[in-house]
Amino acid sequence: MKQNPSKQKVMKAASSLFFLKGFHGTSVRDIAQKANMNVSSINYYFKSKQGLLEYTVTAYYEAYLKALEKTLNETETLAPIERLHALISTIIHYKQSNYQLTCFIQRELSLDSVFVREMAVTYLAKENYIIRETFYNVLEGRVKIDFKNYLLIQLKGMLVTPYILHNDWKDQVIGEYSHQLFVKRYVRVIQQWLDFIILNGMQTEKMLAQ
Amino acid sequence: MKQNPSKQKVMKAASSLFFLKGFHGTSVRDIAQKANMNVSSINYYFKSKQGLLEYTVTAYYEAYLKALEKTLNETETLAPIERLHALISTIIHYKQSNYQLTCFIQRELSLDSVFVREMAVTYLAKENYIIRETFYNVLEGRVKIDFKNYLLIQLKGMLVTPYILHNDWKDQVIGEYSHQLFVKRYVRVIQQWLDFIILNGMQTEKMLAQ
DNA sequence: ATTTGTCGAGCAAAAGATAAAGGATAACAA
DNA sequence: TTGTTATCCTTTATCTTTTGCTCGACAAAT
Repeated sequence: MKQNPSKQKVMKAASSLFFLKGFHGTSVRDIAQKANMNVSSINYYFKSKQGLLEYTVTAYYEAYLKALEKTLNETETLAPIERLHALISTIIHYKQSNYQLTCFIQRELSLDSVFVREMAVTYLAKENYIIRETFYNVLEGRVKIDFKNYLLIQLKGMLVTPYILHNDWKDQVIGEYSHQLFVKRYVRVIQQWLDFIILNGMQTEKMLAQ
Repeated sequence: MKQNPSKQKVMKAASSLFFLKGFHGTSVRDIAQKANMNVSSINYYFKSKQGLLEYTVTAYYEAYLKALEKTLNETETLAPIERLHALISTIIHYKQSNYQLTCFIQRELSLDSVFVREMAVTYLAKENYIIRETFYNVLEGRVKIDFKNYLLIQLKGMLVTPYILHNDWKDQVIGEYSHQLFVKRYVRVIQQWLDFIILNGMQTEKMLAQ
C-alpha cells in the first residue's frame, strides 16, 4: 500500500483538521493550506471533499480489520480468554497509533448520513462480529444471553472511551502520559474488568434479574 | 423557567437536527423548516446560529447541574456508596430524558472551539468535580491515588457510553428497549461494577503496579 | 401607539467544485 | 542529440451553490 506522498500529505492534514473541527467544520481550503497544497490538487486526487473522507476512512478500517483478523489467526490455539486479551490489546494499539483519526471517526460515526450507514454495513458489522464472538466465547455458559448484551456494550464502551473523553483523559493522565504506558495500563484495566466479569458472572446476573 | 413557545419549538427542532447532522452540518434554513418558522425569527430570538447553540447547551447544563446538586443535598446523610449510587441514577435519568441533546453535546464537546472551552470551564469542571469527589469518597483508602484516575475515567466512560454508541445500543437492546427499563438496568450494571471496584480494589492495584 | 413578533427578499461571504492552461517527466522516433 | 507525444501533476482563475444574517415591511399584542 505504498502511497503518493502528496496524497499522504493531504490525508494527514485532513485527519488533523477533521479531528479538531469535524468534517463539516473543515473547509477544503483549510486542508489545502495546512498541507501546503492547492485546492484543485485535492479535488484532483480525491475527486471531492467527500471522496477524501471516504478514502481516508476506508483506509483506516481496512487496516484495522486486517489487524484484528491477523490477531485472531495468530491466537487460534489459545484459550478464549487469552484470545480476547490479545484482541483487546490489538484494538487499543491500533486506535492509539491512529489517534486523531480514531477520535474523529468515532465522533462522526454517531451522525446520520448515507456514508455512515455504508461504513456500518461494510466495516462496523464485521468489527462487531469479531468482538462479539470472541467475547461470547469467553462468557460461554457463565452468563444469561440477555445479560450478555449489556456486558458487550460495556466492553465496547471501554474500547472507545479514551477516544471520546480525550479531553478528560489528557487532564487526568498528565505527567505520566505517553502512548506506550497508556496502552499498557489501559489494556490491563480492561482485562481486570474482564476477569471480574468471568468470576462474578452468576452473582451479577442474579442482581440484575430483579 | 417558563419559555416562549416559539423559542421552544425552534430549540426542539434544532436539537433534533443537531443530533442527526451535527452543528455545522445543519443550516439555519433546515431548522426553520423543521420548526415551521421563518429564518429571521430564529435570528430574532437567538441573535445568531451560534447564539441558538449557546442558549440551548447552556439551558441543558444549568438544569443538569441543578439536578446533580439537588441529589447531593438530598443524600447528605447517606453513606458514600449510597450517595454515589443516587448520583449515577440522577445522571443517567437526566441524560436519558434529554436524549438527543445529550448525544449531540457529547459529540460536539470533543471538538476544538472557543465555545467548547468555555463550556468546559463553566460546566464540565463543576460536573467533573462533583463526580470525582463523590467517587473518591467511596474509594477512600481502598485504592492508590494514581490508580484512582483510571477508575474515574472508567466510570465517566460508562456514564457516556450509551450516548455515543447509540447505534450499537439500539441494535443490542432492541425489543426490550424502553427508556425506563434501560435506565433501571444500566444503572444497575454500573453499580455492580462499582461494588466490584470497592471489594477488589487492593487486588486490582497490585496487578497494575507491575 | 408602542412594543413585540413574523415574514419575504436579498446581500455578502464562504465553500465546494471545475475549466483551462501550463509544467514536469518519461518513452520513443528521427 | 533533438524533437514529439503522452501522462501525470499543479496552478490560476472562475463558476455555482449554500449559508448566515440583515433589512424593511407588515401584523399582533399590550
